[in-house]
Amino acid sequence: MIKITFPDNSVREFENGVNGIEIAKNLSNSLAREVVAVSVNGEVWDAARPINTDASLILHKFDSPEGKHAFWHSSAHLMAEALEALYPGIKFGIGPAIENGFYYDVDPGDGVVITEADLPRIEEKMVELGRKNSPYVREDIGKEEVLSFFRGKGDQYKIELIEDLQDGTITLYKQGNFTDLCRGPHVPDTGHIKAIKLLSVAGAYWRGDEKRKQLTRIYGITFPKKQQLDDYLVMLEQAKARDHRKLGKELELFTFSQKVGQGLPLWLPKGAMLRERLENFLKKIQQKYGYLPVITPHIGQKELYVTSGHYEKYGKDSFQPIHTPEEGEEFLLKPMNCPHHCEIYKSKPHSYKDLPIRYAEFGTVYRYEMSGELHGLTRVRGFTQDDAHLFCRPDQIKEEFIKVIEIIYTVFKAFDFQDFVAQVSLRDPDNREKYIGSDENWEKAERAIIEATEEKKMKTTIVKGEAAFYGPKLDFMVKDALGRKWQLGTIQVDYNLPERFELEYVGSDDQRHRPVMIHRAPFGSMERFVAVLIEHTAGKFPLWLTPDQVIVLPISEKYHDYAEKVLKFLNNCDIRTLIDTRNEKIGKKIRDSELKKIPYLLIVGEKEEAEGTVAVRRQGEGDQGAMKMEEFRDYINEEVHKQLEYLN
RNA sequence: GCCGAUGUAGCUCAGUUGGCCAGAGCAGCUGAUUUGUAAUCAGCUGGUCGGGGGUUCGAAUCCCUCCAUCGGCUCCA
Repeated sequence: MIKITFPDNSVREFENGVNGIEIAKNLSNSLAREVVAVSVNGEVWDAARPINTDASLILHKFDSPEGKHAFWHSSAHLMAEALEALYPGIKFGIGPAIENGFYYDVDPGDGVVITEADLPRIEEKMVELGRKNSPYVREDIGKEEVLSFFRGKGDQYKIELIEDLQDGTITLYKQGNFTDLCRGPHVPDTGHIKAIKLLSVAGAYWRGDEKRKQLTRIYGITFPKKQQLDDYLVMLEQAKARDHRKLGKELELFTFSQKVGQGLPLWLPKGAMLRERLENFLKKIQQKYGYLPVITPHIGQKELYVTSGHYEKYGKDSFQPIHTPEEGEEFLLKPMNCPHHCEIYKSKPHSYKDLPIRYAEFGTVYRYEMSGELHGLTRVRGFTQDDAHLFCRPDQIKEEFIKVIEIIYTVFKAFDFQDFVAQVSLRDPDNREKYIGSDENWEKAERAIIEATEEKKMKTTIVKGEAAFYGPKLDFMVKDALGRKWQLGTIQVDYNLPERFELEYVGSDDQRHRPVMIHRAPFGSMERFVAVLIEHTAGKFPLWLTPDQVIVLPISEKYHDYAEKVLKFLNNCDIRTLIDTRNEKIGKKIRDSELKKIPYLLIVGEKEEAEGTVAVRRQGEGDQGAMKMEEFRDYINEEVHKQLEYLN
């Protein structure tokens, strides 16, 4: 007998070799049907794997992360089985569970192409195989034996994977006619997988290496119940309706032109107004925090980027230099603002007493992004950073970091971004030669960042090896409507540029010292921020109210004078209005189609209203009741400035 | 850049065994209506069917090529 400890600390005895399903059955039959995996002493196992020692046990249903992982991983195997049945000789790469569903990378063989049109057929096969309730059987086998199995199949990808594994026993999982190299765990049998939807096919390089063969990646998602799948698909549809590319077009915020070029957004009037407001909002905050505005040109001499080191690193993968006709000069479109700002710093000597110096610029930069990578406003070739560079003493890093975090928090709070991830990126401790700057400085900077985040009580994920070559950084990521993560705010420490540009300040010791540079952008870029903002609010916030917000409508000729009074009053309140009098005596007749675009309608003279009041209707929402003119002014101001209040 | 898909009026889309002057709804314009907030009525305008080349008596439809968009991979100073 063995002792099993449950999450509530209760302990029960079972036969040696009992498995998770049997234990669940002991508790309830319905539970046993739903259990897809178990945690045994903290390790996730197959629910059907025998337990031979005393253990703590957690039963996982589909609704737990562990359960989903096992479920989707098993689904990947089921899809592989279906693929092998439909495409004899198909080779398999890897097929993991992902955040939403799973994929499998496959090589269908030369000349064979799997497209989205084939997905329904594969789905059907999966359903058919699923119905067989084939158990997922775990086997531990010696490495040589496994290798010979896959050699027999001719599956070079699996062979490569196995060869990289340590010697000893390797686990295989088998269900129906399909055997796969796999660590597990898996659901008990294929019958659990009832609702299946294959979503898309895409190319993916073997082992993520651009130089190696491109496999076909098939994405799918599955659920234990049909209803869950239907709900998921509805959710996907709704997310698509919030896509900033769709809303941006509908709301007339921005557009693209094939003639202008891909990845080069054109901001339409409403979009430009929105963007201006965002810029003013941030400028005000920055003023409070002691930033100084600067303006720099869109191009710079090649020499500038040779100095900064960017030419060497990115020169070939950038827009190529611009040549002047007579003097043979070479200029580059600026891919970042920092080198220009460094030269501003250098324009005069600095004392330690002057620091920190904070130069801010909404700087438009151009980067050559590979054509396949462009995406709406989130990934473009020309964009405007809400950039600033802080030049400070090493001992000021932490304090400056904290202040920038405060600014980013102010921005995120103003726009109600609560669901973000803050990632601290440090250098890879095993690979120090990749990074520039002394160990001492790195340690100081990394410590400063971590202390700053702790002081602000931030939840962060710390990732080693993700730092830029010139310094550690802190990034703020927000998800878009479809769950794709985008980096918005960023704060980066830089030891490289001060060195390369030989920036200096005179310290209290009368010696020359090197300042530390901090790059930061709370929005990230105006383009990306607007994109995420659109999706976050589903396009519904009043920052882009049209110039004409209100229509004033006298119910009859008798009220024309009254309507004119209302109009005058509103115009004095800086509320843009139109008047519709039907007979064009004092106003312009308004067509129905025009009318629909104006958010508010004020009806004056309805019989129940006394002099001085208006009946307010709001587009799409109906009656707001009767108000005095002053009340209406306050009402609309509150409405329009609901979010702008933050901005003022 | 790579793999796959897509590209018809401002927008959303019909239009496949190649065949008469290429269609609809919405938007726009004109007129009527005066009903007042999720679709009033009538008429009109609007398309090099992404660009170029080819096959054919004949191409939106088949082939080649380029461009752009979408889903991913890779990349992201």
